[in-house]
Amino acid sequence: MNHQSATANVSGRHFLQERMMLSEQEYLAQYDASRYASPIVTVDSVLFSLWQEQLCVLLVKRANHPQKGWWGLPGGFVDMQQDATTRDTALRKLREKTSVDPAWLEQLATFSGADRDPRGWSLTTAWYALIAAETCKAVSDDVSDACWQPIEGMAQRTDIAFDHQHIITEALIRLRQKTLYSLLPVHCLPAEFTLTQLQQVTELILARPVQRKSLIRRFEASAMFEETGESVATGARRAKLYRLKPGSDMHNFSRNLMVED
Amino acid sequence: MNHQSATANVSGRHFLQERMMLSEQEYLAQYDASRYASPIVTVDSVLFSLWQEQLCVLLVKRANHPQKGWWGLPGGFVDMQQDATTRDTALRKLREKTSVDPAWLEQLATFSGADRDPRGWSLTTAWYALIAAETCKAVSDDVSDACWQPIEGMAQRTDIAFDHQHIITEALIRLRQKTLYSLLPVHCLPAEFTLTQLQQVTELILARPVQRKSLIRRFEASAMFEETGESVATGARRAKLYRLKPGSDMHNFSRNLMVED
DNA sequence: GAAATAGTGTCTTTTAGACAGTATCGG
DNA sequence: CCGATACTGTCTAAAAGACACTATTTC
Repeated sequence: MNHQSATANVSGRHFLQERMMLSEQEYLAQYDASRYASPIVTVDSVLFSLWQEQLCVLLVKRANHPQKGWWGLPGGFVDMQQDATTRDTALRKLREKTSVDPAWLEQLATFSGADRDPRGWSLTTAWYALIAAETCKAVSDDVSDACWQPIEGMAQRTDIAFDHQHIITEALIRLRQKTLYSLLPVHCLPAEFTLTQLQQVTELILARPVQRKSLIRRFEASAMFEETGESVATGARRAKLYRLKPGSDMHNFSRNLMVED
Repeated sequence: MNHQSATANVSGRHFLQERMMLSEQEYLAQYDASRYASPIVTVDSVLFSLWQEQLCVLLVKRANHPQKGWWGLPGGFVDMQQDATTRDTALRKLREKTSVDPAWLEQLATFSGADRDPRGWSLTTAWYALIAAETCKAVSDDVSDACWQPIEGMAQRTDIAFDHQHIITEALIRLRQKTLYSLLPVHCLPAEFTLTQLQQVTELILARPVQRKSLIRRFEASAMFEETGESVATGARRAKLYRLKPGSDMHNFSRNLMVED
């Protein structure tokens, strides 16, 4: 085997490599994602708030097909130009409806399947969020396509699009679970709030009374809040106002409030 | 206005409806999902088990681009023909590697973004699973592309594809959290197991000792298990064997084992 | 001062932590 | 009988439940 044939051999191998063993860069240069069939990808959010003394979610009357005219969760397609992640998609869609960012936004789960959307095999990454209803004027004031609808009776409704009823149920389960071991419900309240308000949201979320004393003990132990110095008169003795300490994370307790039924 | 013109009017309106106000059926008939650009959709699983006295995850040497030769999670594209949901995709991909279904499989979260896969804007629904390593022969016996790799040191590795290191970290956080308030670790054990084995998995997952007495109290309180009647000799006094009671769900305790650091 | 709402004190209950004590086995 | 592993008893500790009590405000 002379030098010439060895070189030929090497370049022959190199040629093979180009055909059968592409480099990473070559592979990526020729890759075209649009050649492959792929599910319909959307993002939906379950936005909770307190509205008219009730725990509500924000629903939107669907302006377009499919399921035009039905009530659905605020959401839509990922915009690969605008959105860095599906979290951005969720925030963008919520901002369109409320004109502000929610105080809390966390991923719930991804729901998928061939039957959940009549357009075909689809997948939605669902988020759940909390906001103080009074901070988003757009929703509460306008005669709009988006409005707060009570959680109570939600499971019996027949005018909810896709599997959004199921997603709302799962979001409520998650919100209730978190309420048992954190003070998450504060994010349904305005920036300054009283302990009584916190107790009320907590009771509305859990749909049962909670011991005020237990709540106060947790409130103090969390070290998440500070007095504003102000107080409000809600009938009799004035109630102290509290706010979130800047930069404090949600505290998780190591045991649940009340044992589940 | 005679009968003739009224009819013309109606069919004129109907024509308008076809152009501007499609019915749901008409809309669906003309809908073509493939016209819209959409993210790359995959499913990945973090399969945990006990192997050689260590908590391990199943990693697969990537046979194809991108990131060929790197270690990644078992997973892949959704097959819209075969898979009813992404759960089926996860199970199918795990079965290919282990030839059995995991004892536990639960959705972790969905990770998305423009940068996590070099092919473009992508989204993966990640699951985490538990299995007894001894039940899946294919993995442990063969010189295969899939093998158990210890969790310890995983965060320092530089040979893990995509954001799979991050996904593994999140899965471990979730597994540890669940271990604090349930007996989930039993699903890393064979169908019949001793309390000492359960204690060992629990300690490996949490990376710290647990009070055997606390574990036994929970074991009994859960009512999830029954004695097999058999026992095994592991050196000295024989240890009783237990199995999951058929049809029993995972019990969640209302407080955590040990307070987090 | 009565009524109402806000907030505190304190005893009980539940369940984990700690660890000493007993049981069963092989040698 | 010794050592080792499996299992139990029981006291302590932490935090929630229950509820009576005090404080502040309006009328």
